[in-house]
Amino acid sequence: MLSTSTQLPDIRTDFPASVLHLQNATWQRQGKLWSTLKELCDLLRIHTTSALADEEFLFQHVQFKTGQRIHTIGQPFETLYIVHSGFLKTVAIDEFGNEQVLSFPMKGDLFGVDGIHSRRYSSEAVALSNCDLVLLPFKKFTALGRAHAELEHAMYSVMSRELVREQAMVSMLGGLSAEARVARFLVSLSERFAEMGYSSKIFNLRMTRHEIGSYLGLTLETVSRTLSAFNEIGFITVDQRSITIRDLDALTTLRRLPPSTLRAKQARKARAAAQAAAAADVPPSSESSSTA
Amino acid sequence: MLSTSTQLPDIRTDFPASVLHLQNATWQRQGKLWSTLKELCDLLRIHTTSALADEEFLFQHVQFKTGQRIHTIGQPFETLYIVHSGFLKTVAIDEFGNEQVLSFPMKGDLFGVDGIHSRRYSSEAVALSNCDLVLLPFKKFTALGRAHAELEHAMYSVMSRELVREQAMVSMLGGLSAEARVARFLVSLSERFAEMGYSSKIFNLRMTRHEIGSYLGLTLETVSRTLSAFNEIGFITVDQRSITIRDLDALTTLRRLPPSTLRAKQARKARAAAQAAAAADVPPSSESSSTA
DNA sequence: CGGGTCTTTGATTAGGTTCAATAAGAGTGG
DNA sequence: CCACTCTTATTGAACCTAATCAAAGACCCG
Repeated sequence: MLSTSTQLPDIRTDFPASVLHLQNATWQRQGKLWSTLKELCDLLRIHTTSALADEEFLFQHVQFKTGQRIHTIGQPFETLYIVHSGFLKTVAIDEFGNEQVLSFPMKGDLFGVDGIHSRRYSSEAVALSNCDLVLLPFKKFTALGRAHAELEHAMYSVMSRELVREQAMVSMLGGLSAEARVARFLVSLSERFAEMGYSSKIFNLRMTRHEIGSYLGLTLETVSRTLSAFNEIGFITVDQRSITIRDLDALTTLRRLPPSTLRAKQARKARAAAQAAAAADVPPSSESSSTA
Repeated sequence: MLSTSTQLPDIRTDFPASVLHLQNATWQRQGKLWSTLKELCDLLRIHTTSALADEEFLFQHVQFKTGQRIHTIGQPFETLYIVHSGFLKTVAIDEFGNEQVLSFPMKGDLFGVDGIHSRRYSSEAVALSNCDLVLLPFKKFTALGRAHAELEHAMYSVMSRELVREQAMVSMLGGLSAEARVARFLVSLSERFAEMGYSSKIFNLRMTRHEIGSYLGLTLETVSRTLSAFNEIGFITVDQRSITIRDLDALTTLRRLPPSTLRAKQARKARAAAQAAAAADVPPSSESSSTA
């Protein structure tokens, strides 16, 4: 339902390089072809001043069909990607072929950032639906930062946001039960859909149980069972890929099942110790006595 | 409780609050006080050209004692930190007080990056030993990037590196057994110590079992037991905080115990599907036919 | 319609957590 | 300097969550 606009008839594009197949004139019917800087910033949810409106440069779009690989691990890095429409997954593959889903980029998300450091992508990105992506060559990216100081900050900000997201992921994997993970996953999907202007209550999963499991550090069976359980309790209604959120609050509230005693104790201690040691430290701007 | 000599009423510098207590004269004996840009780059393992040698600006150092908090969650962000010496931990605390260790920064590591996005730190950093940190005010950071194009790239690179590290963390938490996690942890510590010029074979852990467990998504008991087990087998010798690596190779090789069939199958499938769909896609620079 | 993929559900097992008790250090104050 | 306390570490036993193994039903696409 979400990807209707991306539906493209029988256009055969078997061009090798992602950039190359753009040359084909027939592609131009589907999807957007160019975006202005302003449009790009809006997409990325960056607050811009009017100063950028005059920027002439246009950013090229590329279309990918379901299942196509946008980039692979080890491939030389030269561009970042921003999702204009569609759904993808990024996957890490360790030294012996074990896949791990790292994220599910969708509208407004940036990916490819992991390639900057080593000049090669360290993950692979695959389209889960037909996708329309904006190309953001890294050269352009840095040049823009230099040209517009406010943009530079925005770029660091976007990268920082990614980092925070990853940290949240680590927290989740490290501390939450299977149920809590699946619940959070559903909630965040719901929020994401809302942001994009779709229904936050009724939506279709674009990924398989297996992919969800990989993302959450669970097996596909556990994911399936947990969804069924939520269905039983009435938190959601689930039928294959279609999800209806029935009790968002319950899902949001669902915390670790295996919790409390030790964790709470430790938390208290740690704070006390830190405070004692840091006797004369930075006055915490907030949260000074939240250990009640 | 904060009533000690924290308040230095009249010293109004433009230094961040955390530096204030440094004004205390007794502190000035220990540690370096200022670093040049060149020194900073070396510390961060950034390859620089000579062009930077003339940069006059000096970066201030700050010392923290064991247990002191460098920054807390929610505190307004204004500076990044680079570890010159010492050991720290960064911790996330979720909505109900559960702590999760995110990293153990040590010499050459950058932290505080998570504050850029929301302009507030989203994690807290605590010194695990006496530390000497270089302050890198974010303003300076961006200004430097604008002044030296090569530095700008380096900065994106450092942030990208952090992101890759987090991704590796997610992979580990998502896919590895307790034994494998502890093994990898030891190996990476070993490597890290080697980089810093210490012994890679014999070292002391700077963190508690509990902190290791939190970092690895395990309980402190499991960490302790696993170390004991490694000790039994002869992979390491462990006595309290002191570790001796006896069979690095065994530790490095130790992969998931619960592996193979499903994962392998899935991996094959995924690749096949992707390749089929992407029939004529970007020619992978490497790994084109690694699925044998 | 048939083969392949994806999903659901059940039975069983095992890895890791939880609870509990002891020991070993580290710091403190009399 | 030693007793006392607090934190940290080790180890055991019972329990439980989630993984594994297995099988059948649902969906999709050619």
